[in-house]
Amino acid sequence: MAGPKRAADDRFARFKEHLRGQRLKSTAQRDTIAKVFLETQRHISVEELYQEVKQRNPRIGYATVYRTLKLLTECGIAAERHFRDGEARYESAAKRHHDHLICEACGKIVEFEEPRIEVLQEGVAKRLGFRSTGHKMELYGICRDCQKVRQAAG
Amino acid sequence: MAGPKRAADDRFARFKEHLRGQRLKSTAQRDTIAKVFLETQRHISVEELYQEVKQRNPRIGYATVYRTLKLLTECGIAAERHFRDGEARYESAAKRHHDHLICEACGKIVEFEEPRIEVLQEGVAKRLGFRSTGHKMELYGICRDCQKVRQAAG
DNA sequence: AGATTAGTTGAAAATGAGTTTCAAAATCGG
DNA sequence: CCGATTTTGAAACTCATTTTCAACTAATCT
Repeated sequence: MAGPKRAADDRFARFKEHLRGQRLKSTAQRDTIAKVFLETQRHISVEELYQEVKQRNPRIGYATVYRTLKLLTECGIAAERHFRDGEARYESAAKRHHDHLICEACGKIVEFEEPRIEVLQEGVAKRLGFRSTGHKMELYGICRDCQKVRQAAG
Repeated sequence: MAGPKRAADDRFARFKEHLRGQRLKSTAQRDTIAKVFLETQRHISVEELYQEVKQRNPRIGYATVYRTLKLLTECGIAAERHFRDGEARYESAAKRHHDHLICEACGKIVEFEEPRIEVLQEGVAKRLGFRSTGHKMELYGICRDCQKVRQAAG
């Protein structure tokens, strides 16, 4: 198996190349932040990433985490998302296009693909005279686990 | 014809009832803000509403506009929307369910309904074990007018 | 109508996510 | 190792929105 570890290594190398290509410097802080980001599978918030990064190097500041996430986004490794809670979350950009389904009770984020929706979205844009450039779609609901909890509590 | 004026009157009355029902007070400020909001058809931002309100009563403060929009939202007359530009916009909640298509060049906001998308969204939620509670969908693109401008400029 | 009570107002301060500033520190090409 | 250039962390700053608070006003009571 290729494994997620290998994939993370590849992307880390891509990050380093991006830095070199832009004549930016490789620093211990950037390396740490990028590695921690690449190890997580979650839709991680800046605060969460900052907390994890601090465990490896408590001297890294909040601003550096923001700056490095921006770099990771620029070179196509991270993708910024904005859900309802107001703070940006970052996910791996190495995935195929997908949208999100979010549990309003526990915050769980599930990814899904539904090409039939995409087709209809394109149709709507075209009908209204728009050249489509993208979309944002989030479904909200209560996940199976939280439905159970509610029943148990009720 | 019933006309949009009559509809606005009805909703204004509903607002006043809501205030009475909650033992809140009717004030000249609230009346002005509600009326200005009800007269506009746009997806209006707080800043825009504040500017229009100021023309009728320059002593009304920003905070009161925010507070009154919250009241209008609570009683189901206004609906809060968050598009990409970062500031909240409010639209009339009296409309049927719809989603938005937004021009990335000029900011124009077009409403649309596409029940076939809604059906597919419900299907996605159900398949993944969620009880659906809502969704957020925005399509982004370049509108016909802005496509022309680009051609002319290019 | 006047007094009382409780909600409301506007200005300014506070908040919270995110960005910028700046002096000190670190990187990297030579 | 030098030195030009970039980066860092802390603190200051944005920007949208919310909260605070003393003065004010609407609704209620007499």
